Amino acid sequence: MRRDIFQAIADPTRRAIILLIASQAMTPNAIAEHFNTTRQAVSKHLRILAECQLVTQEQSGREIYYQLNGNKMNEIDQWLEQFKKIWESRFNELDKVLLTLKNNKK
Amino acid sequence: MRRDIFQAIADPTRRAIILLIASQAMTPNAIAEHFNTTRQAVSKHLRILAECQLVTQEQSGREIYYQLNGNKMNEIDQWLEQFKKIWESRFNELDKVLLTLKNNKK
DNA sequence: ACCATTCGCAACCGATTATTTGCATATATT
DNA sequence: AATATATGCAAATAATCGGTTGCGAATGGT
Repeated sequence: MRRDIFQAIADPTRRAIILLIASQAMTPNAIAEHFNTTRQAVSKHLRILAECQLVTQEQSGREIYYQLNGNKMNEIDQWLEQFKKIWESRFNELDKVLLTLKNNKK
Repeated sequence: MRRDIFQAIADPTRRAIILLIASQAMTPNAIAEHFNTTRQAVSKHLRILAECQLVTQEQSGREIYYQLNGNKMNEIDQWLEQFKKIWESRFNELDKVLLTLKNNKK
């Protein structure tokens, strides 16, 4: 399965789950109580989040606590930085053009 | 169709298109030449990107130049910031616990 | 006027997704 | 030992997605 973090955060429920467990590790049942879906639906979302290593599991008796792997979120940051770099250099090109026009004026 | 920016960047081809036109506005044909897909496939991606206002069109004769709306990318940033805020406050809570333990030791 | 080019739109198809339902397993509680 | 709880796994289904094909409209070149 080609699952990456960008696909993981594409779903609004998964984004909500991420924000929810960012502050505190939670069990599937506890998470499901915050949404209008069944436990199984949440469980599947958690499996997807686990597949791309956004969450890790920690068993405690019969309960499984899901906690966020914050480092993984950096991958989004990295892509954004890549974009910003290109985006800003675009304005630099524009600056060059303006500079050329300015010089031609002289 | 409930299309948001997170769903837009979920597809790797669309992310590549974003990076491609970040530096320079391009026509669908020119964009398609960079990928192994047909023009129509690229056109569909562009339509999705346009639906969530990530790109704007500018017609010039029979050509349509697609240019990136960089401001829209901030929405990703905003969500990331929201997460980081929660994530870091989590460590602050941990700090409090550690501080309490420290004080109890005395 | 004629033809090539650029492009959007709609229909279709195969693959994937999200969700529900049902069942099995393991752990608590009584 | 019997029951309740927490969870994962598998099958079924409806929706969605990415891609292709075919078509028509608008524009530009000859």
